[in-house]
Amino acid sequence: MSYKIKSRIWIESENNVFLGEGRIALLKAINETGSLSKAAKSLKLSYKKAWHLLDAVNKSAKEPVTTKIIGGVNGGGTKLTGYGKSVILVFEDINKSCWRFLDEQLHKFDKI
Amino acid sequence: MSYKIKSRIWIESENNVFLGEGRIALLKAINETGSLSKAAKSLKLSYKKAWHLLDAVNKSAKEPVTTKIIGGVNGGGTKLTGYGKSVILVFEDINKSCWRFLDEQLHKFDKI
DNA sequence: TAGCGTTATATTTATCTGGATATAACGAGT
DNA sequence: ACTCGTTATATCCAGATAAATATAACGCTA
Repeated sequence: MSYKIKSRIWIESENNVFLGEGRIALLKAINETGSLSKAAKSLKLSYKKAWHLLDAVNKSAKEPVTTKIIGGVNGGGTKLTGYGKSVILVFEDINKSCWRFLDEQLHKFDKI
Repeated sequence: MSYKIKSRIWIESENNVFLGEGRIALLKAINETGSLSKAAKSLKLSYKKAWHLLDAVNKSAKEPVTTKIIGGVNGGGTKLTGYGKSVILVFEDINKSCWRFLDEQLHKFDKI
């Protein structure tokens, strides 16, 4: 049985975490459901945790990642900005590239 | 202020974690001090935690990473095997390569 | 044979994270 | 006015994680 290599990447801004895999999953769920509470349910995390995550994302982002409406039709909701949609694509692109890179590096263990 | 990209990599064997940054730090400290207890102190972790980490490393490694002596001169001690010294070098090599790779990838965020 | 500093392990105690719960503001539609 | 489903926030409690403590075997040395 051969070794496997795993990784987690994340983006920081001013020493605060901006994006990680969990935050990206949350943004994607928001994009699919149109609300933070529905996104939290779909990911089986508490609203509290989801809210804190999104709050941290928006506080560390260079531009707003989401827009929100409180009250009104269906109680309101949360949507991604264009910037928010873009950061998902870039993060996932870099993450997949990293996986490929590391899989290539793993052979170095076989030479020991 | 620009974004920064961070990463953690780890090696798994049979779905158990074999090596990660913390375990590599422990192996290096063992190599420098000659004992698990001294290594734990130098890293400011409890002996218990250090012991469990090393136990997990040796249980998932293809070959033993350390040898130990209980009792005797100075009470005994723990040393790295040749394989143990090698995995440190390979892990750190891959880890640094990964950092360089990710730093190159980060520019993709600037284009958004 | 007593002492020492290891490795090894169990048990108890403390800390910390996260979940559950409750509450309020909001604003369009009925 | 009232309802509804949001966002937003505080508080309490439990489970999990980690630290602290205790105990024992080991084998060289004095």
